[in-house]
Amino acid sequence: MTSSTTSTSQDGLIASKDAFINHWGEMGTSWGIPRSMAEIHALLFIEGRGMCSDEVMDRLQISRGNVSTTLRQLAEWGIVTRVRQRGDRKDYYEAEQDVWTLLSLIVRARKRRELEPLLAALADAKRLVPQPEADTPKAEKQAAKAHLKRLETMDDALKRLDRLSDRFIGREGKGLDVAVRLLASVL
Amino acid sequence: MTSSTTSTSQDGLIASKDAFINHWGEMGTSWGIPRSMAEIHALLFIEGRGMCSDEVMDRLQISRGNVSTTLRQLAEWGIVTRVRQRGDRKDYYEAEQDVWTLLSLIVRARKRRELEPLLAALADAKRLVPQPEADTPKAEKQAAKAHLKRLETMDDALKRLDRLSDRFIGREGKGLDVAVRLLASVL
DNA sequence: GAGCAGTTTCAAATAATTCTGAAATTTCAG
DNA sequence: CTGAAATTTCAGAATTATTTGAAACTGCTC
Repeated sequence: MTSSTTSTSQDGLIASKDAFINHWGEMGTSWGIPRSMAEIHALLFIEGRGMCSDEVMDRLQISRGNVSTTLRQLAEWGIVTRVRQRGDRKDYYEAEQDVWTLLSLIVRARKRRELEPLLAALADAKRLVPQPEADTPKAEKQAAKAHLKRLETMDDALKRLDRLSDRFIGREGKGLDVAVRLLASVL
Repeated sequence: MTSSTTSTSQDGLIASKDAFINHWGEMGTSWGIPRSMAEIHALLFIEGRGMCSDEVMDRLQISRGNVSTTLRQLAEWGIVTRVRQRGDRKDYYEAEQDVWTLLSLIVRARKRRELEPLLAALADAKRLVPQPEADTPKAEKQAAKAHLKRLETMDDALKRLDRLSDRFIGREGKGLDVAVRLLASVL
């Protein structure tokens, strides 16, 4: 009997890992993250060791191209680290193991990709609001004013979130942990 | 010249609204929210008044079915409120105007739909971890232990976020505002 | 209870995203 | 330099998600 057919506690372990990977992938899709990306991340996180692309491919049944692209992207976001081993040409990847650091990295990536462009867009929208002229009817002036106020309210709120995330993203990922503990004790 | 062809400051106002709607829709898609849902919400928010489904359809060029379904869903989440007017059979909808309340409502909806199922899944994954038996090899025991620790770390972090969100979701939507101000002053 | 205004439903069409896999490219040891 | 190993790229395929639109339904008014 080879190890691959031996029934041991490993079976349960694998089942548990698979459950985690599946659900993490599921959650990913509802947050706009491709299933395979979330699954790859989940695998690296739950294995807690460096893995090469072939191992990821085999385990998750994902194509080489997809694995390559996804791993590079995760590395770009800092969620996963590329590690090279002496005398081995392959790249190995390992996932950030500290959950708060992980969440901080995710926040950072999304902030850059999404919050910042939205703030720029809001600035544009504000610029498009017409200046009232001498002959502008009163009703139009009021409408423009009310509209501008809505844009500014939204802008202020998002900017506040932006600045806030800057702060707890800063300190080596521990900021989020601190923030959560603080809020839990005060609120 | 009818009002529909009169060129006034209204044009700029409409352009600004459209810009907001377009970008809000764009942002929605990268967060796993259908573009048309985000657009409908943006329209109601930025108009700041009750609108009926025909008006939404015409303005955004979205099909009747889609508008109906989406409006109902937004109302379910509490982001939008259905309003009926005397002597008018039509339903009107208006969007929550307070940004922090809005964000709280979004957090609440996503928490229910996504965080809670994930917590349940983590509990399942924990249950699947094999109990060590007397004859379990040492290496397997260690692997199971390390794996369980990872699951628990993740579980703890998410549960903390869960409890935290409960708190600032509570206080009539003002909790988020308070939390953000507090953190900004302390962190 | 007939007719109508308004709404909902949902199968099918469309659109958008994700994934694959083979070819091109890079890397590196010898 | 040569060639095997590893990685990357990207056009097209496959899959998923979203949207449409027409029919069914609801409930009001006369």
